[in-house]
Amino acid sequence: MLMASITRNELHPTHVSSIQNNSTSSEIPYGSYVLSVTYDGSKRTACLKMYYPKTRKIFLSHDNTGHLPYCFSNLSKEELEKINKLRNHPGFDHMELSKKYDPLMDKEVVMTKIVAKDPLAIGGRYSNHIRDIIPKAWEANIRYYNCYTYDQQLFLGMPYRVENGNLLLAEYHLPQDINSDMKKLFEAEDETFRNYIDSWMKLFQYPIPSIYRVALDIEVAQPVENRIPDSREAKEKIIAVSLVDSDKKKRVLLLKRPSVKMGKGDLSQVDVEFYDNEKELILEIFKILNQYPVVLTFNGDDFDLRYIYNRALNLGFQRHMIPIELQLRSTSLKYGIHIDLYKFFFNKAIQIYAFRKKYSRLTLNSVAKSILGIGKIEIETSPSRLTYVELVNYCLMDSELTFQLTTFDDELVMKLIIVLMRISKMPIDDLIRQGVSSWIRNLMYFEHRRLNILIPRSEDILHLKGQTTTKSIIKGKKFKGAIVVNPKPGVHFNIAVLDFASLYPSIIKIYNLSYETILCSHSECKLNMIPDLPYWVCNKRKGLFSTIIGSLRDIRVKWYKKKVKDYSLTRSLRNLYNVVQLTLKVLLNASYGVMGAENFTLYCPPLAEAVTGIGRYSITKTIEKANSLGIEVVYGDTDSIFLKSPTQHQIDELLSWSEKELGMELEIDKHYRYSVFSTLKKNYLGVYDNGDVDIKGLTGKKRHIPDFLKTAFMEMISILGEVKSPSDFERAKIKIKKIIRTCNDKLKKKQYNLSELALNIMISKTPDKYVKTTPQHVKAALLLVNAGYEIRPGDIISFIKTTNDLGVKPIQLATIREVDTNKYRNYLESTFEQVLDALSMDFNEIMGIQKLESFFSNAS
DNA sequence: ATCTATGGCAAGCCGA
DNA sequence: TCGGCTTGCCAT
Repeated sequence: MLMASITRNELHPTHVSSIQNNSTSSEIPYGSYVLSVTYDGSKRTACLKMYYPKTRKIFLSHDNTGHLPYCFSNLSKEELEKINKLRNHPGFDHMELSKKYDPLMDKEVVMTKIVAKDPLAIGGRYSNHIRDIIPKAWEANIRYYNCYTYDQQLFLGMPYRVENGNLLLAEYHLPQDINSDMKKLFEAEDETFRNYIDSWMKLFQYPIPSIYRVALDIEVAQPVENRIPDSREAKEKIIAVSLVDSDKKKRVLLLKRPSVKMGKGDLSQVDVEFYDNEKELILEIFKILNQYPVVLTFNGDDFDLRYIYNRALNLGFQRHMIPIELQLRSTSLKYGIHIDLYKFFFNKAIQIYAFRKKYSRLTLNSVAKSILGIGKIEIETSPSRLTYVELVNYCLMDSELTFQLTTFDDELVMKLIIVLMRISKMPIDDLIRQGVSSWIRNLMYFEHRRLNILIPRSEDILHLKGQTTTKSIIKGKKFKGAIVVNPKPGVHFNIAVLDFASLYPSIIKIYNLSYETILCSHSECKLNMIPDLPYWVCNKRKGLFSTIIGSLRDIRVKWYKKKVKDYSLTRSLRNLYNVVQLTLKVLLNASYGVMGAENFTLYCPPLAEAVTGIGRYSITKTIEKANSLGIEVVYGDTDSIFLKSPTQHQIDELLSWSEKELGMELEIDKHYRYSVFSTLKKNYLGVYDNGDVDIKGLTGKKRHIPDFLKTAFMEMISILGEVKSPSDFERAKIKIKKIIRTCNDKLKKKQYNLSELALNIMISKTPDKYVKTTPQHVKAALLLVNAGYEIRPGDIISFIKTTNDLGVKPIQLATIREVDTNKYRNYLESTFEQVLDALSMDFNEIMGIQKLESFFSNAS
């Protein structure tokens, strides 16, 4: 409905036509990429933002979404009667009957569509009327309309062209070699599956445009230090704005202030502009915001753009003059698109799967440092006290880093965003601000609509499929998860680690798992049981979820992952393939999780349970098989097993057994020269053949422990990396002893400074919200609050263990004299013991010998 | 108008 | 003093 109603004449850029000076045509040109669709619910209009790479402009189309209907499934005769009487209602236009497939019942249902004359009638008195006469049906489908691809199947992030006033997806054919690859790889699959493969490939292989964009950062006068300016009040002046764009143009706009000195330094790389008053400065910002299709910020939703908006209001601007729109939690632009990179990098799935947890703190500085390797300039005072030159450099650094976050690795982040748009069918604005569950929900809804399948309500799924039957090991969880094998403590040489290539998605594919196929309504299927669980799976119909996740998995594992390693391809092509591979990884890893999340609209507990259940079954069987082949399994977790000195033949046997018996691809993931296990699960260390060391779960690596411990621990690690054979251990052990001793010595002599001693723990709520207990970092945070600091959720509290009665003090308030050396010695002990144990070394013994030695050295 | 899941460890809090 | 519970961080 949305797209069909767009005609040539309606495609006019509205209030921004003046700034599109080089485009006289009002139609959307061939190859314009759809970046965003937003709906204004109250006005029943949609705003389409399309980007045309050639002119680097955005085209806006404000489109009437027309007569939004209500759809109800399976109304009774009486209800239909009542609706017929509605025909006299002034809001009523017409009624249509159509058919949809109900996946839960596996049958066709009749849909009743009621269309209102006046779109505004919906949500008003007319809708109340409908609710009154068909209360049951009212619940049916309202959620149906909240999706961005209503009715028309619009591909976000894809190029369109205009033909006869309609938007059409630009044609694109897969290259012949890819086509034949696909044919070869998937010839065993059925037609539906192959069709999915084909359409995914098209989505991923379409060209990805480079988007013209600017990064923006503002500085605000700061009368009180340690106090973050409030973007809601916007009381202080905006003193500087920095901009970095795709043309590498750097600009800094400065507010003239009488007391500020110019200062010294080189500014030849920057265009610096002075403004006599703030209003002019803000006008210039507005001009810029209307000039770029994409504006990047780091935390602009909450700060920069919000501040500019409110500041503008304070200075007497009218709302319609401001090219910014405030939402509750986000800030958008009237012309272009605002990407708040903070929100994107905040996304857990992105952090873990796309960036392998490279950054541990969510500040521009930390993210930039760990991803780009560049840090920010630290300033001692508030920006207000800087000279102009200092201010320019300081402010510019922020937007430069922000910009670079989207350019490193051949524009990895921008490409990631576009590929995600294409899979999830979501506009940028929402995509970067919402979590992975929304992405998957949207993707699933899109497929339902495309195939004319009724989107079920959560209540219906829950009612039909029921709750879980297994008990979790951890208290308070909903169902049983994965198996972790008890490790065999000690040092093991020659370890091969095998794992299943994306275990859970494989299970979803192979066992045909989907909310509609598990516990399906056919009695014949009840024999098709899932191992060790009281659930059966349909063998009459292919599950939608299963096909979608399965095809995505196969594409990633069988094609993209392989192509990334194909060095005959160009670097940029491999890079592109890597982007797709990463994107799929993010989605696939979340695919099982969402099914077990209450908030997910297709929440289906037995499904999630079946996935982990089959997972447990698979790894258990594999371990049994390994043992029967005479291989010793030293450890295993969820989808991996660690084998001690297996022969190539044994491995081959195991791999082919898995392929044949389980239908799953078991692979060699990595090989350790040796590994060190303690008695603890999820705690080990593995040394690769090249000497690199994998550290898993050990305390010495965790984010919150003091730096002095981390450094000492890493010293030990590098020594372990040098060990090549059992005989090397003796020398290594001596070196390790030395490390621990010197560390202890330095502790005693108080040679570490406060920042090396500080524990760094994130506070996840505001301090007053901790009611059940008051952990130490919260105690420290409260001291900070008393001292006038502002503490927000997500802040990292750095504190020292001290001898005062609280036991802690924040680093800002502590002195070296108060340090509780005993406590730190205990940390030293527990951190190292995890490894020492396995090396059959003893911490106290090391310390004991130390006493003797120092006795001798003192005596001599 | 949102926030994938469970398993496991260390440390500390706090009531019994 | 003990043990259950809370918190944060990590593995998969």
